Order: sequence, then structure tokens, then C-alpha cells
Amino acid sequence: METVPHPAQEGTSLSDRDTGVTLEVHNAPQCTAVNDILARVGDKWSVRVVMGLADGSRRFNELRRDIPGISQRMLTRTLRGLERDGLVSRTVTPSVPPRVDYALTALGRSLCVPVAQLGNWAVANIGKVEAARAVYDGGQD
Amino acid sequence: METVPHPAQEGTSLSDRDTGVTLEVHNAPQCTAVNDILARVGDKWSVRVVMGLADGSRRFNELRRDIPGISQRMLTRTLRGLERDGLVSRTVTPSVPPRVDYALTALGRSLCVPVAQLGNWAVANIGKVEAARAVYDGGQD
DNA sequence: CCGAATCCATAATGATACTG
DNA sequence: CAGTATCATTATGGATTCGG
Repeated sequence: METVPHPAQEGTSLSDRDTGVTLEVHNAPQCTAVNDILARVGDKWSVRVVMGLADGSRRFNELRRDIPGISQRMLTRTLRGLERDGLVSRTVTPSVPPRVDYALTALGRSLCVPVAQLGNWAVANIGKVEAARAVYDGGQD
Repeated sequence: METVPHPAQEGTSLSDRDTGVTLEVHNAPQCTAVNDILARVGDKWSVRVVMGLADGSRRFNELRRDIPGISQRMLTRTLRGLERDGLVSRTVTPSVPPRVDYALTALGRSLCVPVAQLGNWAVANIGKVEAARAVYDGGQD
């Protein structure tokens, strides 16, 4: 019955039959890289912060006002994480009061491209996902 | 969607100056949708599971063998989550012993496209990210 | 074989108060 | 203004055990 043996996972084929897009990632340590990036970008606030910086630099509290619901602590932590990963730059102007500006780096802007594509998928399909959830949750009792 | 034409419309501009890709998401409730999807796909195992199903359906323990390190509990939970979101289908054959097959749905396969693109970015840029981390961590003392 | 149930450790997030 | 420090709460992941 096993008419579809695994190709011993040598290559690719993530959706190539559908779109010609190929992911050369499969079982390699690259999986770790993907997951690593996904984990950074998949946390609760990173994408919101990146979006807040998409059209230019922002000061800390500007950003905070742009992202309703974020706590001071989480904004700090998220910015630090993005800065550590080289996605966001932090510029301190030692004035009184202090001024700190955040902006996307070139790497950060380049990440925006695939994130935006995933975002477009999300916007286009969130309805289907929510419908599926409603069906699943409803049929569960 | 391949090679989005330059809509050149409302003010959004997430990286349009770089690539012509536009994200119409900015401050809208759509942000929530993006984050929602990102959270699903950003957890520790979802992408690995989806990859494991990319080239065809798999039984529970096949999948488990294909994903080194995943616990039974997390495989179950991840599959349930993906199933709830309509990304994976679950087919039970009531034999003895029972047989359960998992496969990507059409929605799940369509998600693979932007995820693969993000994956390609990750593979291409993980080196830069890790270098940035080394610099940041080193300069922190 | 597939999975639920239970228990536990750790990490992520949030609320609040304080500081240069 | 732009953080840090502390504490409480919740989410996530893993190990083990049990059941259909």
C-alpha cells in the first residue's frame, strides 16, 4: 500500500507543484534557521514593531503610541531583540530629555518583503482560518 | 501571488521602495490577522510538521520519525492546532490497530508558498542575523 | 498505533513602581 | 523620555503514565 515512499528527503518540493516556488529547506540544519527566524517574527509584538518602523524612524514613545496594548517592558524587550538580530538600529541622542530613535536596518527592510507576503496571505485567508476554527470548536463538544 | 504589480496606491509602503511588494496592512485590525497567522506558524513545531506533510500524507508515527526531537504530546497538539485552523486534514481508518493519516489541505498548501519565501529569506540571511547577534552579545559586556 | 491525562520546568507577557 | 526592577500570571514544551 505504500505507493508513495518518501524520496528519502533529499530535496525541496514544498509546494513546487503548485507555484514553482521551491524551498530548499527540508531536514537540514536550515530547518533550524527557518524556525529561528520564524520564532523571532512570530512572537507577540515583533511584527507590530517592524510595521511601526516601516515608513521611517520613530522614537520610543511614538512607537508605543502607535502600538496599542504594548507595555513599556515588552516594547523595550522586542526592540532589543530586533536590534540584537540586526533588524533594527537604535540611535541615542544624549540630550535632556534623552532622545532615542529606532529604525529598520537594510536587513530589517529586506525581511519586510517575505513578511509582507505572509501578511498578505494572512489578510486574504484569515476568514477561512477563522471559519475553520469555528467549525472545529463547534463540532468539538 | 507571484510578482505583484506596483499598485502605487494608498500610503503604506512596507518596502515598496525596495521591491514593489506592498503590504496593505498597517494599523488596521488586519495587523491582528497577520500576527495571528504568524503566531500559529511561529511556534516551535508547526513549520516542521507542515514540511513533513509537504510531499504527501503521513501517519502519526511516520511524522514523528520524520521530526527528530518532537514529543508525542507536541506532535498531537501541533497537529490539532493545524487541523483547527483548516491547514491540515485528519483521516481516521477504524482498523485494528487504528490508522490516522494527516495531510495538508488546499489552504495549508497555499500557506506553504509565503512560508517557503520566508524560509528562503531565513536561509539566505541567517548568517547575517547570527553575526549581528555575536556582535551585540560581544559588545554588551 | 494513536492519543489523552497528569505533572512539572521554564519562558513569555503583563502590571506596577522606580530612576537618570 | 526612555528605560530598569520586581512580582504575578499565563503560555509553552517535555516526561511519564494510562487507555481504546
